[in-house]
Parts: sequence; C-alpha cells; structure tokens
Amino acid sequence: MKKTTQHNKIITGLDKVKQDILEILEETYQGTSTALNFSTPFELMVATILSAQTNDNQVNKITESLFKKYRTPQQFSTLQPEELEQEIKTCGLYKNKAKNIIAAAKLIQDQFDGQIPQTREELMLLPGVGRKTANVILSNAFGIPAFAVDTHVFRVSARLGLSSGTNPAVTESELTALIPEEKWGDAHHWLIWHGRKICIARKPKCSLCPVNQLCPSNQEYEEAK
DNA sequence: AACTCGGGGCA
DNA sequence: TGCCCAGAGTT
Repeated sequence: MKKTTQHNKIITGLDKVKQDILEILEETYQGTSTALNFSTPFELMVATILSAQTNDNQVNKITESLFKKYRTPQQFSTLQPEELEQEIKTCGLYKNKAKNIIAAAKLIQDQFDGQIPQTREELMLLPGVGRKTANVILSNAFGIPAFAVDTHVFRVSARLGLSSGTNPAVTESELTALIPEEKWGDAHHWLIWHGRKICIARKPKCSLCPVNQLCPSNQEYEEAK
C-alpha cells in the first residue's frame, strides 16, 4: 500500500504542474482569442475547410465577398469547380478545397435534407471535413463540447507534458479529461496562440516562454541550441 | 506511413 | 529565394 500512496503522490504532483502551466497560459494569453463568427454552420464549415494549411488572414480576406455571392449548400452545390477555384485561389490547396466544398454541399443536399449534420460521425462523412474540422463545427456552431486538435494544439500540449503526443484523437481525450469543460474554448486559444508565437514547430523560443521553468521539453531545446 | 495539394508569409 | 504552414484524402 505504501507503493500506492507514493504513486498517488507522484500523479498529484504532475497534475499540479499541469494546472500551473494552464494557469500561467491563461494569464498570458487572456484577451487574445478571436471568435469564429459566421451566420450559418455551413458558412463556418466552408471557412474551416478553407483554413487548412493556410494563414487565417487569407480566409478572412475572401469570406465576406464569397458569402455575399454564395451562402447555402444549394448554391455551392451547383457551382462548377473552376468557379469556386477562382474565388478561393489565394488560400492554397484550392483545387482540393473547391472540389471538397462542392461535394460536401451536394451531400448535405442529397443526404441531410439541406441541413449540416450535428454529429461528428456524420460531419466526417462530408468531403474535406476531418476530425479537427468536425470538432470546430460542433463546438462553434452547435455548442457541442469538442476539443479541436490541430497541429499547434497537438505539438504544444505534448511539449508541455499536457498530453502524450500519440495522435490527435488521443490528445483530444487527454485534454478533455485534464481541462474543465468551461475552459476548453479558452485553453484551445491559448495553446494555438502559444504555438504560433512562442512554441513554434522549429526552434521554439523557450527563452520567451512564460512556462519554460515548468516545461519538461525546455531543457532539451535549450541544449540543442 | 509517406505522399500530395499550393499560395502566402517570413527569414 | 527558399523553406514552412490553423488538414485531409489517397495509396
């Protein structure tokens, strides 16, 4: 039983570090979150598909004029790929995205009565919608709790020891268990913001990191310099 | 598990 | 000018 007690103490200590990290991130990045406001779930889906491997700026620049011309699944489903490609050319990967968006619109028309589905399983049937995009739609459009794990969330949470870094789905469940539901939205923004500004993929700026004293990966990056 | 799509941002 | 990137699909 002594072993069990000791084990519990170690787990508690680790959890304390995780909570400290999350608290510092919260203080550091408060007010930096940007709301995802689109008038319909379908528009959010289109914008989220467009944002893959692309700077948000590129998407924000075109969505207003794009949705002024086309808004509904019905309207997108009748587009020719070349028409949509022209509209979204500045977002990168545009041929795939155009094809997927049109196909998704058709599927919503044909199989979902023109309404975008509200379960992850059904959302992931839509071309161009993977687990991350499905979770973005669930949480932002329908208020259904779902932690969207993109590459930033995946990398940063793994480096900080908040997750195992096995794969995005595992990270999703680990963060879901670690962070209180009412803070998922904030935590998501902190991790992404931190990943963009400080904990970047190559040569992370550990000296500027507000949690570098608590981070299990800090030493390794400092030594690598 | 590796490859592909791709223009824009940034060193 | 070259390298990298807020994913998802295919093989």
